[in-house]
Amino acid sequence: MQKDAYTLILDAIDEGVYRPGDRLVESELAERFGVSRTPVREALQRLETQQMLARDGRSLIVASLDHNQLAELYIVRAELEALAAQLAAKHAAPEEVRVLQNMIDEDRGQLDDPEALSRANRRFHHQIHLASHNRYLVQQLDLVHRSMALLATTSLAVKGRGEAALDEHQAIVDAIREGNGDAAASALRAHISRAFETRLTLDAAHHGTAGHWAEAL
Amino acid sequence: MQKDAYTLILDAIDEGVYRPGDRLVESELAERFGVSRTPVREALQRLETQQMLARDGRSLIVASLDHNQLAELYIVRAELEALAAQLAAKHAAPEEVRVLQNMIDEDRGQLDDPEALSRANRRFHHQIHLASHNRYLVQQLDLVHRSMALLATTSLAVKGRGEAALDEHQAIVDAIREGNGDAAASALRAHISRAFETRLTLDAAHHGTAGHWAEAL
DNA sequence: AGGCGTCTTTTTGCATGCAACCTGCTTTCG
DNA sequence: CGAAAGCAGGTTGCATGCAAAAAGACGCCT
Repeated sequence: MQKDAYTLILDAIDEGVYRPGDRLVESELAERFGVSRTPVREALQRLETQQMLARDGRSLIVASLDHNQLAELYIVRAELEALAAQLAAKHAAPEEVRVLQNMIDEDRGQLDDPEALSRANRRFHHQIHLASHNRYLVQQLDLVHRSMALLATTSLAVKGRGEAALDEHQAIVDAIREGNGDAAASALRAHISRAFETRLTLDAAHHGTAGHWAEAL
Repeated sequence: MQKDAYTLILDAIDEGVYRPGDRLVESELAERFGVSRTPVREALQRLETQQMLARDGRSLIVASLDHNQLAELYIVRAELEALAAQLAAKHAAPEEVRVLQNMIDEDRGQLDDPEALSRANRRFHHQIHLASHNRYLVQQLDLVHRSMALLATTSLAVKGRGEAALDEHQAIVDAIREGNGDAAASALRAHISRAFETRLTLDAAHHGTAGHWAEAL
């Protein structure tokens, strides 16, 4: 069985086929994926409820994040990720901690590949979410990370950021291993804060250069 | 224009027409609301992505919360509401604070009507969310409150809980008015904690008595 | 030449039909 | 008598057709 329309569209957005601000036409998507309009429609509506798509008049466009939305998103993300770390410190099984550690060790081998590093980073954070053993938290953080996927660039491409991020990941895992919830939470908070700072720097540098920003009209 | 299928189904669940565990059949809903299966289908899928509905094999049933899920939900809720209070203390306009105060004052007049009190309670919390001026937070808290709507009973029906809740609301608004974010956050955390405790007591009392619990199979 | 109105075209929203599938039951064979 | 296979009813998933609405293009009038 091949992937369903929902996943196909989501992947297309992830891969940058459709960029923030682009209009999504049902019949076009249907033809591209070789299905009828019905499953496409359903997928689009699901994505709309997850705020991946926004309405512009009657039609749907890929949502985009302006500066304010980005700031708001990072606030929520920091809080939820910190909570996840705190809970993980309490509830993670030793095996889960080892998996996290292995991820970090392996990631050190691909510091020169920002794309791979970005995927590895997502996996790492997702693993922490799971270690919280709280499915609502996992779900909410999933939503947050989805919205972040609307950002075209990864901040891990910035020189030196990869190494720093891995060190921060290590600090988080250490705190979780020791069962120190508060330390884990603040380590994660600091990590998100650095990531946010890096992104802001990145955006400031690209200003006027890149065209994919698709500001809100 | 009349309400769309999505709202109709959501209201039906809210009003208890469909209870946790009930199976939702497309054709049945379509007939009930006088529309075709297509909009019903779309609505169902949207509700599924919001975890209001769960899949049981091929068909959809109204989601239900077991004890663990309830506990997990309250943890996330406490954290997000506390964050909302903290942000509200920083960003709320004086007008917003006055609206909150008015709500409390008016609510004191309907302490004898648990139903009305419950609705008022939702409005109050929603107003705090809005006062945070963070739309992601508003969105996430919306989801949390939706899931809580799956609980049949309101804990505000417990004798004395209404008064206590209003006093707690007052403490929250006071902290927000003073711009004391930490106080607001911990006041809200305490409020949620009490609400959770009350609910647990309530559920313990009903155990074996009520049939609407629809435990996970 | 510019603005306004109308007509055409595109696109969405909904209804319905059809095929695949799952469920539960009956029937038949070991 | 039990188990397995097949049959029937019901339900979901997808495709397509049609109507209504919006967007765009064109021409007309000022």
